[in-house]
Amino acid sequence: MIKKKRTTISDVADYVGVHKTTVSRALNNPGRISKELSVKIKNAVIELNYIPNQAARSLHLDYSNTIALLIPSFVNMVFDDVITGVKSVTDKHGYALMVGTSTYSELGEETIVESYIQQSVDGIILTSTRHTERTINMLNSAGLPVAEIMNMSDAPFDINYGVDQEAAAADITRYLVDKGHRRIVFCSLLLDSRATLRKKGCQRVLKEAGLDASMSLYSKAQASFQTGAELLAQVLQTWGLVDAVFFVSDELAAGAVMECHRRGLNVGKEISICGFNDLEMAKSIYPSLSTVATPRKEMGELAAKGLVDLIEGTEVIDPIRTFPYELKARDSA
Amino acid sequence: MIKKKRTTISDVADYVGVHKTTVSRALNNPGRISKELSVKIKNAVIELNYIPNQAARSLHLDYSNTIALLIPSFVNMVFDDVITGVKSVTDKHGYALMVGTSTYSELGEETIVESYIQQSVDGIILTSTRHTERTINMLNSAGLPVAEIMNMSDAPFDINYGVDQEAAAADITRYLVDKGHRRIVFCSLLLDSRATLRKKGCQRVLKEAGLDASMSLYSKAQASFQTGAELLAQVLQTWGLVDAVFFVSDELAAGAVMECHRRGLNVGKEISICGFNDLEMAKSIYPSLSTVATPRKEMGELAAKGLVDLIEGTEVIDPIRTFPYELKARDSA
DNA sequence: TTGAAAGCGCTAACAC
DNA sequence: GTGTTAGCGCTTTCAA
Repeated sequence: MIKKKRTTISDVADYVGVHKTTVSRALNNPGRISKELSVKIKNAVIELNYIPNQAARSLHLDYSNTIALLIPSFVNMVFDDVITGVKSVTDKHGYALMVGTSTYSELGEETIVESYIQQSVDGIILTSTRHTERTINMLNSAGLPVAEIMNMSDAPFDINYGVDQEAAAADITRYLVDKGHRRIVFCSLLLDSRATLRKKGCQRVLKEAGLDASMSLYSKAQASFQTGAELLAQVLQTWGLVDAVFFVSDELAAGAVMECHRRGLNVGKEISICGFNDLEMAKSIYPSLSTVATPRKEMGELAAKGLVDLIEGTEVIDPIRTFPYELKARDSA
Repeated sequence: MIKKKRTTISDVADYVGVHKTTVSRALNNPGRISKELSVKIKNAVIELNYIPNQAARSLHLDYSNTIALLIPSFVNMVFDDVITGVKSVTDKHGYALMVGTSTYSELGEETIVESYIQQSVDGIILTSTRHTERTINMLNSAGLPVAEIMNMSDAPFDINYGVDQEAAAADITRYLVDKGHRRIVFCSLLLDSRATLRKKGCQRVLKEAGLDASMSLYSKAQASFQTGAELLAQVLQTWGLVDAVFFVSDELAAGAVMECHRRGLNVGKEISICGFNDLEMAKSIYPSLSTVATPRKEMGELAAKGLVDLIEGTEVIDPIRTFPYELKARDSA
């Protein structure tokens, strides 16, 4: 591929017969340019397909009007709402949004954080609170505001909006216990920080109730209906018909519900299933899924807004804040 | 937020007591630097948390080692596979991946394409084949390779890998007709280019079979279980118990299946439902969903690989190619 | 093996 | 209202 040279501001200037400064002003500061020249320049820009070189721009300006959002994976519907929330705010305030994935690894996060800092993003939103030492160092010395969302962090950066994952898991477990369930299984994917906290909350309540807290199962696969179905099959095979299964995510729970259909098990009567996150489909599957709703969109919005404020020099009130969750008692449990 | 100044290559040079040229070389071209100096410099880089400024770098080099992928929306599982495929290739070849959304609008696409060109990305993958004139102009004069995937384009750029959407929809409709279904409804979201083609394929087959091709319903909402459930309710209300419903996406179809459960309708016997795309959950819901599988991951991989080749000056064989789809006959229809 | 100088494209400070 | 100049941080000749 032969690289055609891009049109530069000088090309436009030459074409119109003015100095490049004038072109720059016509584009960024049109007040100070004569009407007719301004029009001439703008026509030339269109005619020559001039697109400013952002690298040159941010090199000079020392900002890029870009906010970065780092999520563990695109293949996880939980983060859809976060993206939606963040994007609505960045759009509104004229920031470009860059979304990247850590592939659920602290080293993956490190790589992307480095790449974001290299690109001079103005702020970063992380959806994890566990980082490598180098990630922390880079972020601290990069001189840009950092927000962490989803969980509460032990050592937050500038902004931290999270949900008490352990308490939420405890609450839904207690809901199961109060319903009279005794043999309750905890099912998870490989334990990331959030899953670990949920497990802790679940097991604490089980122990407090004098129940067996040792029934738990993990899958190395990714969050999917299929994985949920497989986990349910494994539960039944291992412990027989238990009273209830708490899955750390709605995809898994939904897949388990489907597997129950397949086996002719009446979900909500013969066996109770609950999930976590309250994804869109949770209320729509049959039977509807009991789960815990977390304000992911709001956390995304507020984190983005907070970063914009910090970038633009405004103070952020309450930058470290625990957000409420809501138990959604539906038909599956 | 007071912006701390980032460590620059000159800071590192001063710290070690050499010229910045030497630092640059130690980092990018270590062969030409004495061993001990090299070590000293690398230690200083770590100590000072030096992260190269990508803007300055690409300003000089005129490339950024970045490939951009544009999808309509993050809230659509169809593109998860595309992202996965693209990312595996960009990772492998040392390119950063930027993912952005057009929010299903040609103007949205235009905005993001402009922003990508501004950022000097080295190549762009589009998941749509309809663009504004300005988008086309910008891409043509930007001097970077462009790939379009998912559909076949009438006027492709450098690479185009797609599935014949119309033929695929025709095939699954024919499958329904051959099963003996007579009253078949087409349900879609607002018609983007792919939905339009699928509708065409569906209606063509219905007409050829002498059936009523006028039963179709559209929702302005987004692809979701909920929307699918609502559409099914509307279908039943409008036409009573029809024989089959073809949804343009699996999310909708899955939501419709759930709504049937809710109403005590036996899916696959009393009413047939099919979807499109073969999302992961299609085979896992109950009853399993009949649908059409498209090689989205493969198209993403090959498009990314093709761009890398073009960027690096290798030829791409067969850059315009129609990919096969596969009818997945399962239990829902 | 290392240093000096030039320049990538852009904008802001300073002339006129 | 418009042009001149300098410099953002980096890499790459060219010289030493």
